[in-house]
Amino acid sequence: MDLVPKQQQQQRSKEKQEEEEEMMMALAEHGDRPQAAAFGHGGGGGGGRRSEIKEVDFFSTAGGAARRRTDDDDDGDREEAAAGALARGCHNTTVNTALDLLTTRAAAAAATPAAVDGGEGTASGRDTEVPIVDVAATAAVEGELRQASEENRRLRRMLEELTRSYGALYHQLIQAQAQQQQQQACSGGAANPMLPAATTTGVQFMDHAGRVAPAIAGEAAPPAFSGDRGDSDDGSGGNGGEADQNDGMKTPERGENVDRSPAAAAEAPLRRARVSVRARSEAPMISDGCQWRKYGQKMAKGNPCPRAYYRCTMATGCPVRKQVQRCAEDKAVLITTYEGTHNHQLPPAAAAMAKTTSAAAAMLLSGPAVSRDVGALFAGHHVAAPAPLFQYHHPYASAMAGATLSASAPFPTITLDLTHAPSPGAAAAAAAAAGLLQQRQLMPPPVPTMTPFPMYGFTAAAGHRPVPPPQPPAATTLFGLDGSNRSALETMTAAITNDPNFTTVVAAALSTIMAGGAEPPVPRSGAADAGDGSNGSVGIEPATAAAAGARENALHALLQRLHDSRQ
DNA sequence: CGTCTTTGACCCGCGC
DNA sequence: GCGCGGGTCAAAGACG
Repeated sequence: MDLVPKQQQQQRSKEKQEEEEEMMMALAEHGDRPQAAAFGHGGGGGGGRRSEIKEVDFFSTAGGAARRRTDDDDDGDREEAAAGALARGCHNTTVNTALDLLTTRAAAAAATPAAVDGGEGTASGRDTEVPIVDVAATAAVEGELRQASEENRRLRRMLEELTRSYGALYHQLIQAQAQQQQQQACSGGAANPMLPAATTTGVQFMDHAGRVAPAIAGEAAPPAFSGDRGDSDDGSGGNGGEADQNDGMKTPERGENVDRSPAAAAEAPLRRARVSVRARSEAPMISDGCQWRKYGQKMAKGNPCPRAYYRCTMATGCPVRKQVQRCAEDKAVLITTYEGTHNHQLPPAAAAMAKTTSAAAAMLLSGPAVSRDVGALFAGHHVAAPAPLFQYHHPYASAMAGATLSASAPFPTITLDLTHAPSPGAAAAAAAAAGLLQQRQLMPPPVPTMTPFPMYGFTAAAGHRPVPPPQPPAATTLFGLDGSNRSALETMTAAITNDPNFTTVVAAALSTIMAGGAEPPVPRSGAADAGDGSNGSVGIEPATAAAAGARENALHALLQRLHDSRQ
């Protein structure tokens, strides 16, 4: 209805891009930067107050960077990554533009030529560097190495601990299932209230009240972003027609045409799943590459900061909405909650964000602990998060660097917390991420009823493809992960590459897994460690950038090696 | 003039 | 049934 023509938007955005680049340079060292991509303005098309809105872009570049690396083996996403590169005016196919790795590595090469041999060669580079420095420098390096080994040991311990907890939880789950089956056998099939849905249909979502939420007839849109759905989303195809039935912004609870068929009932809660992103930002809104129009604002109870409601205006009738609110406890933290699925193609920057949230939604929609009841089963053992959230170590949630699932929210909600400092939380998350990979090697195959197979919801979110039947865990690809889980991995990588320290820690954890306890091949640069405690996603200092680039290279080399070893 | 934000009113679900 | 809170609508105003 009020959609601004796309060409006009692009032209407008191009003009702004130049202005913003200056601002980006100024803000870069804080990790906060306005949207640089051509679609990045919140508030949409032409309003006069747009210029007042300052957004922080956590996703377009970082996510793109993550993809650029992880997609080397991933045909499915290569086009999108390439499109992102083109959109950013970058034609280099080997470097991470978001992290300025071209300049980063060039700077590293200029500073210490021997230290840059590409990929995992940074360790050897260090070796060649040592003989030419003085004794003090050697001692410093030795100290760093000791520190690194110490941290490596710590990580290993954490990893083992996570492995044990996961095993214990898994064992409890199996026991609970066995009990349920016994009870069913005894009572002639009466369902165990503890595991009502997940054990009968694989995964079935229950909403906040524990009931199956109503559905919109014919509306097949899943809850997550659908950034990588270009294969089927042609605007009119895909869910275009179906999603249009959701026009008028009728929410399911408000909507007419309620379809209460079992199939619709099973799908309905998926639609209401939400992905919440917590990010530290002074900007009033994070830039995710989409265009949004504010349609409401409310004072939420228990929070002095108002909650703003936005809807996507990139296409008519796009049902996606988001809420933006500052955290009551920490007003520097911006909480953005997404709901719905775009019924249009997304620009690369938005697709990056979409991937992130899709992966998060995939986590929410897959895995054993989806139902709040199953979550409650876990809650007694792994509660670590403050109420009302309970946080447990869902394998993929662990990989999401602080992702939490909310059982008390009105809708199934996954929270991606990007506010955590690199350590020790990041180290724990990194160890957990490593734990994910290790678990998949060590843990027995899950029982079919609880298998985290790709759910129809997410699959549909990824492009409304035909719904594949549940697949056994043996159907694995990259890292032994299926498509949705691979998205989770990409998200993990995005989170990792946002922080050089995090990268190092994860690389160390990964190397530990692969080498069976060997020292990590990733050197810990004192300069980077000491000087880059902040978000190092963009615009970092040359020395730090060099270290970050080297670390990212090392990480990806590790990932590659792991990939190869899995094949 | 077109588009956006603001803001009070309204609708709906839920708990008591 | 009533009140509360979340979410949305839509008229009015602001802005370029």
